[in-house]
Amino acid sequence: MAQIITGNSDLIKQVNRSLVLDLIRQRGPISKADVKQITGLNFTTVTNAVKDLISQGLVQEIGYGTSSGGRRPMLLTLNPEARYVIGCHLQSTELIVGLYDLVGRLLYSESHSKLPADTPEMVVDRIRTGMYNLLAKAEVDIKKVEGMGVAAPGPLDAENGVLYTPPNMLGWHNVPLKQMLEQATGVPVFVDKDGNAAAVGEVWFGKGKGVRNLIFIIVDDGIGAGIVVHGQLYRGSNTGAGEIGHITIDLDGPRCSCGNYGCLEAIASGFALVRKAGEAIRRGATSQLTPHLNNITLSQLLTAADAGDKLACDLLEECGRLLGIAIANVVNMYNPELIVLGGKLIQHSPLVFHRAQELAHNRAFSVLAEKVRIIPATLGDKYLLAGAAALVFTHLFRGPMNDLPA
Amino acid sequence: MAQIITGNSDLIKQVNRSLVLDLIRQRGPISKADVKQITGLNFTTVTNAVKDLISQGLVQEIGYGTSSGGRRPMLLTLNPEARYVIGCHLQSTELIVGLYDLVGRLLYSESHSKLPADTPEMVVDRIRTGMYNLLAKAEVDIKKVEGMGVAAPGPLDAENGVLYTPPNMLGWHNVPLKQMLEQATGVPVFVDKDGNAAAVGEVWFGKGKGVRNLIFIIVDDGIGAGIVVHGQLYRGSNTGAGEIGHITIDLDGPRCSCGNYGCLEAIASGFALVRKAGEAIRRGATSQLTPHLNNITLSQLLTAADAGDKLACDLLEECGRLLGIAIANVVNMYNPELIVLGGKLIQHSPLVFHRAQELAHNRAFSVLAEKVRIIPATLGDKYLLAGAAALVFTHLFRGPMNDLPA
DNA sequence: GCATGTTAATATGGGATTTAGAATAAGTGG
DNA sequence: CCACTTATTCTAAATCCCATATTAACATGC
Repeated sequence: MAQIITGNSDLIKQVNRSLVLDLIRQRGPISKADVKQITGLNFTTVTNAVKDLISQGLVQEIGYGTSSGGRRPMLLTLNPEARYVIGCHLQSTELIVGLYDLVGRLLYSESHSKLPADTPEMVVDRIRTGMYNLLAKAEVDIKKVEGMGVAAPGPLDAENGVLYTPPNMLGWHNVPLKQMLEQATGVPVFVDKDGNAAAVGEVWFGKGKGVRNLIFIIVDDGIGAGIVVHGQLYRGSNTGAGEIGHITIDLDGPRCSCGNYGCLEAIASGFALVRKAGEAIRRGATSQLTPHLNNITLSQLLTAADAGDKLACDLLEECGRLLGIAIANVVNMYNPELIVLGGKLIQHSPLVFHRAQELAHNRAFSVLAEKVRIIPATLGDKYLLAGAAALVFTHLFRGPMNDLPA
Repeated sequence: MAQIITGNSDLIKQVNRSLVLDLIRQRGPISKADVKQITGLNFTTVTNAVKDLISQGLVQEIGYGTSSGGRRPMLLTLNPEARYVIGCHLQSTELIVGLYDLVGRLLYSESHSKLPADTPEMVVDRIRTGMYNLLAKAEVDIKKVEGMGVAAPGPLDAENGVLYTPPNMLGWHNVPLKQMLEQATGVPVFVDKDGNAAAVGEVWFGKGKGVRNLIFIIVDDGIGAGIVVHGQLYRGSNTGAGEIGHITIDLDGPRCSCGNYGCLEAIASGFALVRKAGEAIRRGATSQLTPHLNNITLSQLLTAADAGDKLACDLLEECGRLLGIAIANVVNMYNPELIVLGGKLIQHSPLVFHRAQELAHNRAFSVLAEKVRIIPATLGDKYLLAGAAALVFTHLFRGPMNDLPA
């Protein structure tokens, strides 16, 4: 039994406070009368809850609304400046820190270059100074920072915020990032893998609002996913759910870095495309990538495709096809309402997206395929930074009973 | 927002009552003092809750325990005869009805033959009379029946208890089974697909006790699964989660009944094995199945394998291998703590199970493969009947906050 | 401009439940 | 027989919600 929650007046209070707070957050300017109407709570209860929330600074009265035949209602909204949230997107070569207000607006962000050889201590220090820079710029007191969310490359232990062996970070093994950052900054830190952050971000700020079953698939150098079921982030038993890069699509496919054969990541990821391009050229294919044969990059490949390079286009199309089949598998297993695709390959190549979408719809079990929507990520290039921030919002707004996005 | 739960004294009461009830259920004979200790509730609260539960007949005092240095504790248990539950396993050719007491013991069961051409009305009537037979035999008043759980073949709508188009049931389309049965019997009915029932049964009565993330895979004529995540049954957006029979394993595989190519069900199900056996014999393979060429059954194939028939053994081994690869995919996507395999192929062929187990462990992403346990079903041949009953137990024992199996 | 009705918000008293702490009951061990 | 421990019951106080009455502010029609 994870955590026994007993019923007492405190629980009631928490339940109702968070219910009211979340309603004010979601339904924008709203009167107490409407809150009473929607929740079914007694007016006195609503009044007391709102009084509490106002005294905590979370909610503010913004003036009277229009009358509908009687006394004008006092409208309530979230106070955007009541609390702030730090988002942090950690990659092997870049580090972005952003400051969000309570309604999820990005106020400032800073990008720091990062070398694979940088130590955890150096990175933590850079995040700390980045955070203080942002706070200074926005003139925000650190006391108003509700927490920091970190989107990091997996595999990791989300509960304890420990990075196991992030790719391309030399010497990083079992780094207790959460603990280090909390010590360095003094604010609560929530670490999760990038796929999960992206999923939560989409549910919180994007087209996933109100969606209870959603999967976010990141197609980048590698392939990973974040999964939301029953309106909550699903991490599996060891933060390993969503390793869709390593599902077998092709029984006789090439060997993958994980040791198996025919994994999705081995045939449809950014890395795989680059490898395939090199192989094709060596086999004699003509392509504008030929001069770069020994160090083709994904960006070059995408650029070549934009310019109509046949090899690049074929590779992307095939990538989309394989992705589509994998997505069909995901649909058959999870029967989600929404699948969101993100990552460099999706963002820069409509071809990949459309092919994947088409094949997923064709190949998934028809009843399920009809219902699922498959869309590209809606939060632009900072989707992982927003997702990192959303990790904190989830904790801030969740009560014992209201089931919230992720 | 699905259902707004507000906090009031009634919620408190429900939370604590169900917490105490569930504790008594799980920890067997237990004293109020221990309940207080474990839950952290006040003694008065525990006393009142227990008083309520006793007056409802759900809990009974069974005498004093041994002293540990002070007054002897009065021990509490569930009253097995307080309520009863009907389980019903519906298949195209057979119908089993069983009567379970509150602690999950099967008191009586009846098997009825069923023809594919039987109408829903006939089946409902047979279930009704079956139920009354059982109640008469056990001398149980129908008022004590908490509900009926039905494990049925998918696809179906579990919420409304509607069977869409169950295989091999002629003329069954959108049958509102829940509604029909509730009208016929007067007790609450919970319909779910067989995979889900099996999963819940395993969590409730089998090796899945206390497991929060589990997947039950049924390998029979077809292949399906039931999924438990966060300790709750996961049905997906349209009761379609767990259609693992239709995930693509082999890009260039044979056509499946669903219209795609290389689905697991098309290459590793009972139906597929029978088809493959016929094909192999026609191609000239020698086998003791040859005389039955035009109507080979799965049982014959399994018997042949037991007798050492090379073709049958090879087919089963290949089946296990393919299953193992599919299971590895499931592990990579769900990262469950436990995978349970059931169904005719698993129950009758250790070869299939062991091969599948081995390959799944070899092919899944290593971090996840190390943690997952893969075991055969533990509830014998009535696992689906038990699962059907468990569907009701879930409703009976779940409170607003205690997260229970399924 | 005033009476009437409507909507929003506040104030008051009552009820349900938990909690804390004292009191009681029933043991153990020396 | 006494000191100590454990289990249980009893009583009073606290907290929170709810129902109802009341006040406040506005719209509308005459």
